[in-house]
Amino acid sequence: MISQARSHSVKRIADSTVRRLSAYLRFLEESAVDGVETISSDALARRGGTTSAQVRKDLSFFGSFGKRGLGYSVPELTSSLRDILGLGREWNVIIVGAGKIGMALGQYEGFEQRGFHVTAVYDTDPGKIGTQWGSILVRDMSRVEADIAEVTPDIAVLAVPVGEAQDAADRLIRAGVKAILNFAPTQLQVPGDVSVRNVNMAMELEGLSFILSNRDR
Amino acid sequence: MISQARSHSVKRIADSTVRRLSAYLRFLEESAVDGVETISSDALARRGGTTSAQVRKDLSFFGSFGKRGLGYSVPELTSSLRDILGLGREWNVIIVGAGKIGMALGQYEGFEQRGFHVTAVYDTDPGKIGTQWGSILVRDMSRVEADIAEVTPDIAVLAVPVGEAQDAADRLIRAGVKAILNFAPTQLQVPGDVSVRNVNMAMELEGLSFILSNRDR
DNA sequence: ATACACTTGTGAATGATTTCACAAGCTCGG
DNA sequence: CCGAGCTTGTGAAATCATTCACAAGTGTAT
Repeated sequence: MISQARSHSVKRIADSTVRRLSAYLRFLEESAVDGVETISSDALARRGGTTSAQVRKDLSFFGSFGKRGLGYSVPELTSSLRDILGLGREWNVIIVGAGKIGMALGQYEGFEQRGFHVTAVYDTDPGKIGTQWGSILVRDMSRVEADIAEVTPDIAVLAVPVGEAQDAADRLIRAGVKAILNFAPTQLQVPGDVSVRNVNMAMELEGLSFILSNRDR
Repeated sequence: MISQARSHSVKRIADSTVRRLSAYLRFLEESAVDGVETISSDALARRGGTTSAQVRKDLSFFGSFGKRGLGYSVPELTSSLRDILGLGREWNVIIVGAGKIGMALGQYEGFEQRGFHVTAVYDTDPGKIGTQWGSILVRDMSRVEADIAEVTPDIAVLAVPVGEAQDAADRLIRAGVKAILNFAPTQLQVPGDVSVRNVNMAMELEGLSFILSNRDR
């Protein structure tokens, strides 16, 4: 048994580490398709844009998964990483906001593939409620509390206009949601036991704008 | 004159700093709408989920913008931040990939509002080429090099399927693109003079999954 | 059975970022 | 004009993250 994920003590794991673990997992999955059986920290690093020491350090927080002289078994490390990232189960996800982004997300296959099951999409617009997009039915936002009381979703994806984002978040949190993926370009105010991740395209573009503006000084 | 953006020496500015500057700018714009004239680092911090010392340190890399005892002038700091972030001009953006995400992005008003002008959308699918979505016409990807030779876009947004992302990036880079906003869930391999920002929804969900799985140990 | 080439796991060192803490500057009221 | 009350700007300290460097395993070839 090489795998021993989570037997380690609980130092707080940095966000950057978790992101890299995701990246390693993706690359491992690609490698498995190509029939690779074993992979070194160096190969993993090159592909992920980091260093081999970083890869080994990241993994060392959770256990020891490799064989000296040889590297890591692709299927074993894949399985360990899934386990570490909590992907060993299905997560229920609701999407709030059936605009362009909400609907694009609802139909994105990548979610289901990784165990994120979209159980419902909500909107307040009567013109949208009841419409079907692929396999997804848009439900009335006024029902969201009642629905959540029955089956609490693990994660809520917020894809509403910026002006409605805080209100929507407050409702979801009051109803018991503990994790939000926020697409609205605003910093949500949430209690400490609620986790938020932001996806903010304007901010990313501004980051590029900054880099381009400051390239050469 | 309080504003003195960019007169400072050029320590490398951390990515995290730039993201926070974006957040401050957004909040300043909201405050201006509410008629606020002056704001303290503490108010800025509370709203942005950071500390007042962090706000002041972030700004101090670029100059000194406040008045002791009073805080920052909202319009002056807004203008300074715009300047720092390189938002004093229009940036030309092309979108590559006219799938759901590409089209949602193309129609997102937030881009134009902040000076990111979408000049073209490209796809390889003959069924999509020539179609019009709002004001945006989908063009033939095979023309992209010729178009770029005429007017180099400042930023390319990559919204193609993961299997095509690296090839598309290579083409764009060969044609002279120096900044890419990548929505494909893959780590692009690019030369050192090309800047890439990644937006990866699966990775964000996995980050939440990790947090939810490790909450209580 | 041994030597060799390779790769991990991890303390220690370095580097980067955040927080602390406080002098200095500004405004306002009297 | 002076003192009280705020708030900035910034070195120094503390914390956090990455890189270095190497002992300790592992597989392979002879």
